[in-house]
Amino acid sequence: MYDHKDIDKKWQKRWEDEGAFKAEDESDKPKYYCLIEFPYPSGDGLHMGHPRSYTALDVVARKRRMEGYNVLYPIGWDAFGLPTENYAIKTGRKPQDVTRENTDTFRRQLKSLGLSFDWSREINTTDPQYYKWTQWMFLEFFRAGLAYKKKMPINWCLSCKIGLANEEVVDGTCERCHGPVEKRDKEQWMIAITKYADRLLTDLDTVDYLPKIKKQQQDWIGKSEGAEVDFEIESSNIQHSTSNKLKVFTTRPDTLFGATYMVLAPEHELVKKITTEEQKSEVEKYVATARKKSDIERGDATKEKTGVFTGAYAINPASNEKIPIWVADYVMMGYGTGAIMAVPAHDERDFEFAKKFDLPVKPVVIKDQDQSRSFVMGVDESEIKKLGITIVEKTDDGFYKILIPFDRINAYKEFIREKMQPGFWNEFSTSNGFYFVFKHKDGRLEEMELNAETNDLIDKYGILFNDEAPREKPENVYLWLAKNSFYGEILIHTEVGVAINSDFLNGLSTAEAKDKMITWLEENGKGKRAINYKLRDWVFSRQRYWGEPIPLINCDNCGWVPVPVSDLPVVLPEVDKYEPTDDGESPLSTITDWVNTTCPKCGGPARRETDTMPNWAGSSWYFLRYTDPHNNKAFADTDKLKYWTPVDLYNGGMEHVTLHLLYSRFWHKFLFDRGHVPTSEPYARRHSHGLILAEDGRKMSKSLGNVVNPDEIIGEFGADSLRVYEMFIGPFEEPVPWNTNGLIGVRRFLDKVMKLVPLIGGSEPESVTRALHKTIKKVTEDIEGFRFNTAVSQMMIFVNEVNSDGQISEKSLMEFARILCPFAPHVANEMAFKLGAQDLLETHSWPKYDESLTVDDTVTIAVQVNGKLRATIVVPLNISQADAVESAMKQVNVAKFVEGEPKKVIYVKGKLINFVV
RNA sequence: GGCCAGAUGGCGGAAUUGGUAGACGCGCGGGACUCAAAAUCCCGUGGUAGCAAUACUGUGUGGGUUCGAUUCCCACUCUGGCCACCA
Repeated sequence: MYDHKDIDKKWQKRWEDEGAFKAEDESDKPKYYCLIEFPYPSGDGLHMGHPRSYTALDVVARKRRMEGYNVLYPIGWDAFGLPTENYAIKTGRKPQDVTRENTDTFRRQLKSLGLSFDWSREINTTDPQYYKWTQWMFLEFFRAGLAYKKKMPINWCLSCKIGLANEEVVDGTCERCHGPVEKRDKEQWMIAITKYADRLLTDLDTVDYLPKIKKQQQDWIGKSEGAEVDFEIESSNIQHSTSNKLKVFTTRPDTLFGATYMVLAPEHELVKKITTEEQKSEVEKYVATARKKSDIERGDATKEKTGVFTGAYAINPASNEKIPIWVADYVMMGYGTGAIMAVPAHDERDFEFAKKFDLPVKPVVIKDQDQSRSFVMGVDESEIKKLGITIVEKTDDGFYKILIPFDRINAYKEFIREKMQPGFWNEFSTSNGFYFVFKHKDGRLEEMELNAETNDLIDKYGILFNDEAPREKPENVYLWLAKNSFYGEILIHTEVGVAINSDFLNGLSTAEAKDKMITWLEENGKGKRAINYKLRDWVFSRQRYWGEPIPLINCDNCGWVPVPVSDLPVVLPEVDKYEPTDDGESPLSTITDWVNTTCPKCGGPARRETDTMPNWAGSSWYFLRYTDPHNNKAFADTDKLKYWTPVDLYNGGMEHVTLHLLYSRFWHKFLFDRGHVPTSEPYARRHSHGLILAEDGRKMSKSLGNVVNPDEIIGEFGADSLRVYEMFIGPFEEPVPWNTNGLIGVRRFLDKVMKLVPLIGGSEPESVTRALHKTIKKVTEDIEGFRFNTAVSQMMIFVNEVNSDGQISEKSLMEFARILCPFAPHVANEMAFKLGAQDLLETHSWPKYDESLTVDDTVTIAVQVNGKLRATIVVPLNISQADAVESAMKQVNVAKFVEGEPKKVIYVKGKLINFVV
């Protein structure tokens, strides 16, 4: 048992005294910038998730240093934010003081883990010397015209009387009081991130992110291509004029002839303008109700559609038909134009709505006539499954290929007969039979169309609808079934096909029809090609205290005027009460002597903006500040930025992959366009870690009482036990439950490591040498691949090997200490010290391995008979096939099963021999 | 509802250009040391049968391809995560 308390302290002191982890600004070495998402210093202190990410990158950083890189592995605090502010409201303490205490705790805890952060570069987003530059960057957005003010609906808690962030709305209620939340319009500062949507998407090709991370970014940006179409409006309430157009976005302009009504989102500005007198009260009632619904309620796609007719009509620009305009909350104001053309024949939501309100459904696309699956019948997936039929193929356009074992076809004949009844077919069907594919035993496929009248198939196979044996019995029967039906209601959810009922588009494929329609719209001035993104502009205002003040001044004469750079930072003034005011303004608005100021431009009386920034602001650029944290002339020196950026490796949680990562990339691209940073992407490589769950498999949380405290673990088992355990616990990207027993196992391993010291001698068995080289190789490769768990496992194997052999050379043990060092730096240094090392292990170089020593000179070969393992033989590495086979045949248990000459022998060098008999 | 990821002993997990399933760790059982316990060390440990050699069986379910499938293909079930009426 080593004394972790002494050892931890001893080496942490030496690292600090020797400045072992200081990154050099001027260096001939290649640079490596290694970054973890800086923590939010919450009052609860460090939780078990932090060390997982930090240790992993610490392992990489320490390895890189030993490999000769100049490594920057910095740390700081993302300290603005709601929890601290809420705590301040509750206790009446200053957020500044609370933050200082929390960061002190975090710093102490992180230091106790022996992480190789460069503490001299510590930053804090709430430091005025830091947020001075956040404010400066905001003004850059403002000057570039990307920051603008707009009325936005915000979440408003009726009982707390405050605006809530989306994250604070839980199940449609206020997170704090569980009271009702509604939408309220409020003027907000916005930043036009959508201007960068396309670049944020295409530049993903230039970075090395995990595929799932890229995917989430793409989905969040949500690009779709289509057309914007203008519809003329006719209403008894408004004058018909060219200015009264209803603009919609659609990805399917080819279905324009099928648009039989229009829908506006309840918040749409045209609702008031076009609603007729007769419909007015009903529409107003509906809009008011919709407003009270939370996003969650509205977003529930399973609930029944609701809506109200406005009394107004639009003219379908293609067909010139007069179609009704409705208001319904299934249309969202935030996407596209907040209005849609409804094509009920080809959109499920529109269809559902049309069914309920008895609106016309006009099919304009049918299946491609050239495909033999062109019949239409009413079968759906659940019906097929109920019969226990296997679906072997499902097409995008609603067809199922099913498999029926031939000898069971009678069981399904009733089903098939029913589906073949005349009367199913309709004018769009060109074929009134089924399309079978028979698969014969020899693999040959035979296709046949079964006609209800001719019953060719019955003729040919006899048994199909009676019980006689077939002349030639096929193995399986495949049958194409279509999900959609024309009987009852007309409905086709055909994704793509051929246009019908569409005048000049008739006969064109969907892709051709789209193009032709867009051209037609453009030629006739009725619309244009358009691209839409799900991504919305960034709501940048918070009516809160604990954030960076937005550095703008409102002057009656000059409008919004930036605070001059010389007056930055605009420091957060101290207030007595941190609650937002009754009207939802920031607490800052009550400090009149701060709010009232003079206009920097005209000198007249003016008022400061009292909104603050979201805490995504400070975290959007923090990695730039690390390159030059104490600069007071610029956010960072250009040369230093050139040397250090981009970040070579960035790790964080999946929960930040959409917002933070996207905001940060956008922010960086903007700075790049303004010439402030040398690269257009901030992070060259992005990885993510999985959560550490509680022992019960649930999330660790204070309210569940299942939190494990890192201080206690470090106190009892030492920093290295926690570090190695968190690396060993499971695959780095997966969530894994905490298990204190597992940690004890790791501690035993470290004790065993310390016990290797007395085993040193001048020589060692070859098995130890080979184990060492295998271990160096595996650990080297596993660190690069983020497979920390198997790297630790390999080191355990090595230690077990040395223990059982009882001897190791001093040189070998020293090499082992070096590869252990990134994982367990205290133990590794202590061991090296005991072996006589004067320097810190961190100054040593990363060991190399000899490839020839990573393989043994004998191999164990599996001997199988018909694929079943019957014996194993140990043979020299380079044994010939003939010798190996001969040796295998000699095995009693093999000979027993082979009996005579095998039909075939499969030999995989160094792996196995399989006798086929 | 969509997308993504996953399903392997009592538990965390290992192994995939298809080639000895269960590495490593935990737990458990047995033994040594001890007056005793803890710690430590040694042996065993997927299931069934057998004293054993060994046989059969086994990677969510059903099928397929293959000499051979945890790995590839098809269908399904379940779990986790993210998004959610995106026109």
